[in-house]
Amino acid sequence: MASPGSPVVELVFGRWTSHVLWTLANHGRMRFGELREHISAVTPKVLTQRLRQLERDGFISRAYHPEMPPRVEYECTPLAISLRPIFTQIVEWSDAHLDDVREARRQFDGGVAADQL
Amino acid sequence: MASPGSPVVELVFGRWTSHVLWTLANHGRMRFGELREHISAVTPKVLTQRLRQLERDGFISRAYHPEMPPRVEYECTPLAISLRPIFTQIVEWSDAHLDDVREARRQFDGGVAADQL
DNA sequence: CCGTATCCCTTAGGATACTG
DNA sequence: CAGTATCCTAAGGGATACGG
Repeated sequence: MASPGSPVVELVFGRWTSHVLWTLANHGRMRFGELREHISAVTPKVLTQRLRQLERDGFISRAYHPEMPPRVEYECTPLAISLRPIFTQIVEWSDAHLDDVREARRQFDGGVAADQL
Repeated sequence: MASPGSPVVELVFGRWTSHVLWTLANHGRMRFGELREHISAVTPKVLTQRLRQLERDGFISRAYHPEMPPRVEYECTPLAISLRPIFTQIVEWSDAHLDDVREARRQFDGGVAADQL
């Protein structure tokens, strides 16, 4: 039986990765600038890195339109779409159990200090 | 709707984390040394860090037996068990689509170079 | 046996500025 | 507009050795 320490975690749950995928999945085709706005606080360098990686791994497609000014659009491939059940389940788990984590921390920390998730 | 850029990713899919959780879920109660063996290549320092974090977040419990030599046992809490559907789905996705990723890379890289996942 | 204590070092990622 | 090019830092790990 494979382990969830499997490559998938690295492929999909690296920094920014799931965020990009989720955004693209919900908005459909998006331009570079749009992604930047939606994924607040990501710098263009890092966003580009993640986009290239996701493209290489087959999760997104990149369409370059040689106009002036240039226009580039990114879109989820079917492979990325196939991740949806996983994302959905993660969101459901969050809604159901995130408070439990907060409470566990409060207990562990001695009931006092902060609990920034 | 929450995003999978949500805290869950950090909680569960950090380095080693899912691996530890998965191992504990499958073997039940385990000692520190057993975990070290099963999670090959993790150093005691880092393993301890992850175990503490998981304990703080309520995913595992730690039982210290003051014997000689000392014995410590870790175990999944119900909260960790509740992650199972997610892990299961990840494993299923791996089996179904990991080859697609490999193929996508081959394409992207020009059909030649390696494809270490 | 189950960790801590140090030290070191890579490397991902941020800030900033610039170009086709 | 959509990225590159550079520089920089800080933080997470790894190796190693020791302690209760």
